[in-house]
Amino acid sequence: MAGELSIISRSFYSCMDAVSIARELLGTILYTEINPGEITTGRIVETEAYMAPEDLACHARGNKRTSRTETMFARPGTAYVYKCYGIHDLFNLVTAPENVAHAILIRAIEPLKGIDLMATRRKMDRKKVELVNGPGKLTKALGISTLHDGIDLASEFSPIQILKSEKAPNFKIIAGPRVGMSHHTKHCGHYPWRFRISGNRYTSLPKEVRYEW
DNA sequence: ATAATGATTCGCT
DNA sequence: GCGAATCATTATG
Repeated sequence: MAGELSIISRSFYSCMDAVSIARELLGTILYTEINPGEITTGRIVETEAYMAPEDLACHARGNKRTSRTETMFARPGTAYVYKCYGIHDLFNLVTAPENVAHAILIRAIEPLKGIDLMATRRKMDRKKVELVNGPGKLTKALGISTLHDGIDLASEFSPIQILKSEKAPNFKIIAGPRVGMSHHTKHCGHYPWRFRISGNRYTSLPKEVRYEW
């Protein structure tokens, strides 16, 4: 059980386009209980949207269906976890109705519960922002791996869940270009589809600010 | 069957 | 700042 905070329902993940959901997810809580009692939670502070078929930066660009991208076509609220550079497991939430391959990459969190466990998993001091300020870092800290690819995030029985949370009074979002775009993504690499909570120390510094809300 | 590549991270200079 | 680490996935032969 996730405790006092309520889980975000499946309908949320298809009620808007992925870019809007990427913004709405900022401030919500990423919860994991990988093994019984091993609870870790963090506030989502940085996200990126990917939207097939037009988005060339998306794995499912052109609605390409492969054994890996198949998960992106699953029902909304599904976890898409894949291996990057052979080393890091990156965590995404599938959005949009089934057979529409949209997803949100979680890029950074602010640690809340189970920080000692995160530090143990990361072999790092619990106070460092480097504990969780990157997509491959936070999955390791929270115990998320490719074993969780395809699981349902909208179930109370899942080891990974997304929970509602009140936004801070001074809550503000900053948008900018996505990171890690290779040359073949062309103009898509410049879309301002990366979002972070303004002023939060657990996000990386802005390279280029495009819009603010 | 083989080869290229990446939504990254870390350690060293 | 730069380059290595490291392997699943993908395309191609």
